[in-house]
This record gives sequence, structure tokens and C-alpha cells, in this order.
Amino acid sequence: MTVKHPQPALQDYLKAVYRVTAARGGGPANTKAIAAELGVSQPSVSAMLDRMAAEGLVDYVHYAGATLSRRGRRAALRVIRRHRLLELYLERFLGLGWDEVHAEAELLEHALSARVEAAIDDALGHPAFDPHGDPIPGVDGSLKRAESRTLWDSHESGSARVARVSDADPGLLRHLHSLGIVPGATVTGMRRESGGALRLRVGRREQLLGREAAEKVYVSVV
Amino acid sequence: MTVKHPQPALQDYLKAVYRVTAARGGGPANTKAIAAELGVSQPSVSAMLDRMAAEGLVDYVHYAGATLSRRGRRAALRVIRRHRLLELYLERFLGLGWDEVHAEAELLEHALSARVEAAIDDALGHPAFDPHGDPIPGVDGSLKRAESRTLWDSHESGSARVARVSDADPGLLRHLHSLGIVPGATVTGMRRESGGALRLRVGRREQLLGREAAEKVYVSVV
DNA sequence: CCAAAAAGTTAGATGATCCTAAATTAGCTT
DNA sequence: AAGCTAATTTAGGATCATCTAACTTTTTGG
Repeated sequence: MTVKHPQPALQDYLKAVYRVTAARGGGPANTKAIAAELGVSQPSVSAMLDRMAAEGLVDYVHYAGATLSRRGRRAALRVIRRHRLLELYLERFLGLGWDEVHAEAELLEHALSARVEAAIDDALGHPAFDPHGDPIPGVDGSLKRAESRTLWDSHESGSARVARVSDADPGLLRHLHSLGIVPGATVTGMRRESGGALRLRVGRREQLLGREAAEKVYVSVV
Repeated sequence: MTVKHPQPALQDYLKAVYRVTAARGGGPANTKAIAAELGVSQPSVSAMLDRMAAEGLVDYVHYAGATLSRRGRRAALRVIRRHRLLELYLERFLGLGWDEVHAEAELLEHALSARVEAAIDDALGHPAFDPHGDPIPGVDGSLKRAESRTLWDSHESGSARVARVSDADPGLLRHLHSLGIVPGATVTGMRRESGGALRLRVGRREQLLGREAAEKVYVSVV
């Protein structure tokens, strides 16, 4: 029998194409980056992109890369919506730490029916952002634009508001949390130190944050 | 060392062997019944039982049937635990109807990590029964014995307490709910009618319940 | 007690997803 | 513009879970 909804693997590829495309400012996603994103070999990506192109989910030009079609984008946003709703739900209602929720949501997102998705959305009061500050797409595929300026790059502004934090690395998340760097927090007095660190203040604590980490925190300048 | 859960299909087979074995009072589960339980062909079952036997999950004698090994039983109870915890959680915390929760739990149960399983168990206060009155196995594999006397067979007792209800048929569940036949309810004045129905009272409502349905309700005589 | 029916298994194939190794293409660099 | 290198695709398999068709074993009923 034919399966009607995207398979788990397909959903992961949709997300990966979406993320890689975003990271390239809209340019086509290349095989290598998608493979890295998913922890899969490049030939696997090639093959899957062919399949997705045949199903009208991506525009795929061999050797050039893939871009989500309108349908593909809608499907990708739906997967991302479920992921982020789950992250927030797991944090709020089940007491998981913000460093744990990404991995758990990854497991659960493919098993979430529209019914339960809606129930979770209701329970959360139709939230706009997940625990890392990433915007939650609407059922209709609408999406708030995310901040793209990193904390590292905002060293010349007097102060900045933390908008979101890259979500996949639990260690980083625990570290940032311990420094008080969470969405909504205000950071001031940024100054780059020699040696690739950023000196900054959160509340009245003076801190040092490595460049690697500071580039994974996105802010709006205030 | 992420303990690798058995694959989704394997988990479904574990549950199926468990249920068929139970339905046969401990006797080995036969291929046909397992196939019917899972909606799969008999050869598929044959092949999977071979695999499960190789992994030490079942004792399988060709042409005779399969029984869960100690390990297989533990694994099956773990899957059932997750299923029933999810059913209860979905009903209590997400407002799903008792006729919906079985299907949704079926989808989610294979994606539930031990971490989230524990969080759900905590949120529910370590419950002993799911919404249909089925006992929830402990993490250690302990299990309360379930009532096995059906409402249909209790027609000679003056009254009975509903203990549990077969959970897979949403239509039946809605019907029973509308009659007030839910776990905990007390039923009195049972009398078999000609034509295969059971006359009974719930509270002060006099009702008729078909034999088919009355055989899917389990009671304790009071 | 044996032949037909029922149940079960073997054989062979399919589709999804993944892999490695080999061939091809594109993009730099000189 | 020729060649090197990095990226990509093609080729050829492997595994898992499933199917149908054909064969075998067990059960059952005259």
C-alpha cells in the first residue's frame, strides 16, 4: 500500500534542506552540507533528493543543489512546527531541561498526529517561540523572521537582548544557562578580548564567553 | 550508551505475542492470531518470530507457536507500560477522549525515551491503571492481574463493578461511555434477554447492551 | 484412519533507506 | 586552458519489513 504522509527520513531531509538553505541565505542546499546535517553519506542524499524532486518537494539541479518547492517548504515548516512545539511542551509541562528537549523532540516529532499537535498547541496557549527562542511556524506555514545577528558580531553595540540560541548542543546550552544567557536576557558592555573571547555583563555579573559560543547566540540590538 | 530500543515493528510483535498468549491462557501464540492482531500476513509473522527467537525474545517451535522468554516478557511489558502511560496522559493532560487515546498512544509509544516515560509517570503520580482500566506495568515489569470475568458472564450476580474495557474500538468506547459504563461504575440487575442482549442498570438508568459489547467489558463481582 | 481443510513455512520479490567504491563534473590555480 | 581537487553522482550491495504464491505439516471429521 502507498504511504500518504512523508516518512520519517523524508521529514528529516526536508528539515535539513530548509536549514542548509537558510544558512546559505536562500541559495540552494548542497549535498555535502545536507549529509553533514543528517549524519548520512552523500550518495544517500543524492538519491533522496532525486526522490524528493520526483515528488515535487524540491527543485533539484544535479551538481548545483536543491531548493524547497512551495509544497516542500510548507511540509518542512510543519515538521519544524511540531519539533518546536514539542520542545516547549517538554520544558514547560514535563520539566525537561532546555538542553534535553531538542533530542527528545527529535524522537517524538515524527509520531505526532495533527490531533495531538493541536492539543499541545492549545495547552501552551499558541506560543510564538520555543525554549531556544526559535519562532514556531503557524499551522498555515507562517513564520516570524528570526534574528540573524550574533552576539559575537554585536560587540560594538552597548547592549543587546538575547533572542535565540542554537539548539542542538546540550553542553553549550547548559553553559549559556549557567551564565544567564537565555532568550529575553539583556547583555551589556560587550568587548572582544584578545584570544577569541567576548567580555560581557549579564545583570551585574561580569563574564567571559568564547567566540565559538558567542557566534551561536543571536541577539537584537537595543 | 544509549540502550537501543527494539525497532518499532519488533515492539509491536512483542505486544502481539503477549496479548495472544494472554488470550490463550498462557498457551503459545499461533501465527494466524498474531498476524490478525497486527494486520500483517502470516509469512511476515513466521519470519519475524524466527528473528525474535534468534534474539532470545521468544521460544518458538515451528508449527506449534511462540511464547515470550523472560527477556521478551520484560520487553513487552515495557512497551505496554509506555502505551498505557501515554493513554492516560493524553486523556488527563491533553484532553483527548478515551476513544482516541489508544490510536494516538500507538503512534507515540515507539518514540518515547525512558526520560520522557519517567517524566510522564511523575506527572501522573505513578498511576496504576489506564483510562480503560488496564493495569500499567511497573518499570520493573511488575503487573497487577486484570479482571477476566466479562459483564456478559456475570449476569447471575446481582451487581458488578466495571474494572476495564477492551480499548481498541473507538465506536464501542463512545457507546459504553454514553451508557455510563466506565471503569469504576457499578452495574446492577443484569438479565440476559433473548436475542443476545443484556438488560442492566447503571445508576437508575435501565439499559440494553449487546452481547458483543458485554463481552468486552470486564468486571469484578461485588 | 485417512483425505480434505486449516494453519504454517519456504521461496522469491519489492520498496525504503542506508552503505562503500568508482566514475564524473565543477571550480580553482597557475 | 590544463590540470588538480573537492564535490557530486552512479553503480552495486545490504538490511528490514513487508507481500504473494507455492509447498508442507497438522488437525479434523466422516
